[in-house]
Amino acid sequence: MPASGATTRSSAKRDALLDTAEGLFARHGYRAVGIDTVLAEAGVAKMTLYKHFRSKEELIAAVLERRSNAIAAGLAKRIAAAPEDPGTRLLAVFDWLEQAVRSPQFHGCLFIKAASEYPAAEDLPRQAAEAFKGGCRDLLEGLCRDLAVADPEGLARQLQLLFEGALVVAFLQRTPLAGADARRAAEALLAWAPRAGEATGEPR
Amino acid sequence: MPASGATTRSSAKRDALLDTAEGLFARHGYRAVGIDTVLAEAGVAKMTLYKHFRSKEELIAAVLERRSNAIAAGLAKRIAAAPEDPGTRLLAVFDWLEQAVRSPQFHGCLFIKAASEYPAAEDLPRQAAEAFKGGCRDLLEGLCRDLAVADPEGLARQLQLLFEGALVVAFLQRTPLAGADARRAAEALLAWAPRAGEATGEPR
DNA sequence: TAGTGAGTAGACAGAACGGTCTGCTACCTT
DNA sequence: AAGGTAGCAGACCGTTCTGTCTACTCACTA
Repeated sequence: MPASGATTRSSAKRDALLDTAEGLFARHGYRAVGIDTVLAEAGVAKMTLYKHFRSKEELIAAVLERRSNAIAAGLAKRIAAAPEDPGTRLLAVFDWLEQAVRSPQFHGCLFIKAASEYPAAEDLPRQAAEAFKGGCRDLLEGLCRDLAVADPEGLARQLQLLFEGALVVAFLQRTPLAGADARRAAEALLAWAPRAGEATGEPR
Repeated sequence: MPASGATTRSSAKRDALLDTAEGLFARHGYRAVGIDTVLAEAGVAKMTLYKHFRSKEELIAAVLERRSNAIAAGLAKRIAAAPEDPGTRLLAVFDWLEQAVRSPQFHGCLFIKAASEYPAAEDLPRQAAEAFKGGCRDLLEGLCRDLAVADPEGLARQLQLLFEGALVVAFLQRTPLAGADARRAAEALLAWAPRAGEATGEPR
């Protein structure tokens, strides 16, 4: 065995499993895809799967965990590449969104679907989804705080509605238009949002 | 047999099946609930189910169809009860939304979940979901057209993002806050939207 | 009163499910 | 050369799934 000692992390087979599972789950759903299908497409033996994951639910959770990290990295990169202006940085999130829903690999949000299929509070996929979406809200909240608006938390929650809505509409209507629509709406909300210190209520 | 001659429409057992199925599907998901579970809770024999519906997928489609009609009726009633003012009538949709996600019976949007679990274009549940969400967009579009804005279709699409986003966030975050947030954001988009005849771009 | 249609219970088929187990190979390190 | 480890194939278990079938019971009505 090379370098690493942990038995569970970073194996070629494990990665193949995660890759294949992610693709199949994204296209067909979680419960619709059996373990045997994943194994056949990944070219991996059943015992190998159960050496790396205790159950199908744990495999799903691992897929979501990995995807969550990848998305966080992609978003962070895009934000870092944006100019200093806080408004532009915030809109970079929606640029990322637009590109994400336009990709041919996009088949709806893995996390929303996971929570739909495993809705109980004790289900691992639901917990992963909740954590991820909570992280998205926190990210938006942080960006909004740099924005000198009166109610950054409220604005962040509104922006998240656009974000999630675009994911759903792009999936359901099969139109990538939703990405651009969300961006424009986000600009509008930003423009309309009361600045800090201003009186609440209709700003001009 | 009383009055009606059709064998498929309006039977007490059929309604019991739809009621039970809707509740179970909403709480646990479609594939997670077997027909035997539905039958047991509804107190109906298996053959009766298959006399009314050709398959489980058709049962799901019938549930969605009925729910779609109920929602359309609820929305129409709320809009009809609103004052003449087009803006207020449009916001009535978000009033309905707020009340819907606050209800204890709310467990996420049945249609989004259906499309998640049966994502293929030929699947009946997905078709029902697409039709329903298309109808929602058309409804919003009609209301936006009464509004004398420059781009009613675009505004309607933006509002739908808020609508779907609120459904998702309310489900995932288990917070009814999303309803009120969506309504406030909708007001903002309305206020910000360029009026017909005005030059496009930043108003004022 | 005879017949018809809706509904029932429950057995059944056939497949797919998640998960376990045994034994085997191949490789790498000591 | 020995031993440990990762992975393999594939049989296997019990359960659950959708959907079919038979044989029976009501209630109503012509």
